[in-house]
Amino acid sequence: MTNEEIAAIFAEMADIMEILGADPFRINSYRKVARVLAETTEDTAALAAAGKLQSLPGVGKGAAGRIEEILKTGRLEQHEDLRRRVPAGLLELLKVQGLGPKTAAKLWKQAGVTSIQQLAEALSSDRARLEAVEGLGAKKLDQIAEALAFAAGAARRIRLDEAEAIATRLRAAVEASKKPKRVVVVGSLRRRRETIGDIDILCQAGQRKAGAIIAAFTAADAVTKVLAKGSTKGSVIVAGGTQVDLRVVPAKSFGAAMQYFTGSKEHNIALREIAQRAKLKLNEYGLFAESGKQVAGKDEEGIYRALGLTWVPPELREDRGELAAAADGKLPELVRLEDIRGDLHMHTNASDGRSSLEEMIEACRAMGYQYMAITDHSKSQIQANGLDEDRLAEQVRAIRAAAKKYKDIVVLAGIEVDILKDGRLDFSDDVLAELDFVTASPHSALSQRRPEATRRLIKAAENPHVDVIGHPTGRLINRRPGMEIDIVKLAQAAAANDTALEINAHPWRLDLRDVHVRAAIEAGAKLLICTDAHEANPAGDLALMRFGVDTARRGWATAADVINTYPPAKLKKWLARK
DNA sequence: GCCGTTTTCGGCCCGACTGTTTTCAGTCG
Repeated sequence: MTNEEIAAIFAEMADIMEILGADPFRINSYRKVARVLAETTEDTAALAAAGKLQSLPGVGKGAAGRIEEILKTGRLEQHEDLRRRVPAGLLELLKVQGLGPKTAAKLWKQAGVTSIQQLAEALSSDRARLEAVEGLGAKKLDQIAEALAFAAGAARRIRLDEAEAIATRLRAAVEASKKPKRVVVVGSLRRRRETIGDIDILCQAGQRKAGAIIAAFTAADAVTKVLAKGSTKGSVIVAGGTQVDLRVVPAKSFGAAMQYFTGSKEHNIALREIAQRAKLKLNEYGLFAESGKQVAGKDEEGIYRALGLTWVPPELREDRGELAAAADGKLPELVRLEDIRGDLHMHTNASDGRSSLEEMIEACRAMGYQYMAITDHSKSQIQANGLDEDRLAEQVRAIRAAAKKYKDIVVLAGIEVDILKDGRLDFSDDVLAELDFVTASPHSALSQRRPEATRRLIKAAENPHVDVIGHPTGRLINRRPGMEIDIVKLAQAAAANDTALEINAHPWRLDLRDVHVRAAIEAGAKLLICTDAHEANPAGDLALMRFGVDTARRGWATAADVINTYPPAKLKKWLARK
């Protein structure tokens, strides 16, 4: 039973209890357990065995007992009881926008609707039955019908890079309109989450200009549908179905609005609880004393400061312990893009890259890097034109010859060697020993289960020639889940063998992901952030480095945790460690 | 059901929007 599966049980119990009208605070505590379990990288079974389940935030005696029952028997009596009390299809109704647990319960009890399909049928052929339900009128039913139609073609969460591209265009439209004082992207995009649901933009301007700014926003090229166009808020849908909201706020509230709209919701709730304990009230307009006097709100720093906290970088605002750390002044100094001194994962046209060796070197010099590694694919990667031993030897000679020409950049001869299904590598140790740098990555058999997958990667990490495990899970965001791994065990093995773990910066991958990064650091492992570039374009693949840094920051990584922030001499020493 | 810089009992974030309601309930973020 995985943490996610256990989390899903708690989340479903919360949904059912909500329909049944249970105590909202109790429901909330189940939701919190679900969230904490879904996010933790700890091995729940190990925690249970050690009697330490209650060390997880939000997990008390009751939840611990439930988790133990699930681990022991694979099921939870209370969960099954709850499921028997509501029709199975009813839970699906909760996914419809604008339709919540109260309405779902009334649809069931007063109109006999127990599934999305029945709801759709009644909407088209028997609206009178639905209008008889208390609290449902014609307008509300229209709204639900529209939500049902929209859900069919709804946009999933989009990747960070896709969201960034949309935000850049709309932001430009806002900036070009009435020259507002400030325009910032907020929401999960500012927190640099790996996927984005909708995009939020915040703009500072006076009442007088707000209307024109919002008009320019809703008239932007990318817009396909305008949802709202008021005096302080505009809301649109762009091609692809993603929603973008713009809010215009005055200077005195700008910091409070930034804080509020950056989220996460969980972070904001925890922050407002801190405010409440200090007899203050925090909302999107500012931080206020009981008298109503504004204490802070012009800028974010002021709000955190007034609450006795250091400013929290947006990437950390997920209610994962950042507020306790901010109260103690113990937030990490996060790694920055400027700290990165080289890229150690890239391909050339010798395998599946699009540029030559020389072009890649020139591009890395243009990036200002002090070192780089060429890491083409190994022979198993037939579809990627992977190198066999002879072609590799030839490439190593070419890299060594090219490297001599440059005094300003160190060019390492490397490989991205396949980690085979059983953890063996695609080249012998003798071949790997000839190279300056070895990334070992899984590319196939990515549906392995957690124990085998973890053993496989650990075996590769134990190989004395391997410097880093590349994109350890092999996931592709929105396309394939990749392998589920025990990150703590892998990171411990990596630390013990002086092998680093990669944060693959490609926005399709971001692998390791944020919670993995944090667990890896806590287990003592070192990281490398690399782009996996396939072209020699400083504004293209090589510039994807920023997404990897974002993910590292979300995992609480400092520059000291990341090998490719090292100066060249220190990197050289690291390469010679084994 | 959880939790503790007022607390082991009595709290538990805050506001906007919408529709239905004639003063508020439900949903959302």
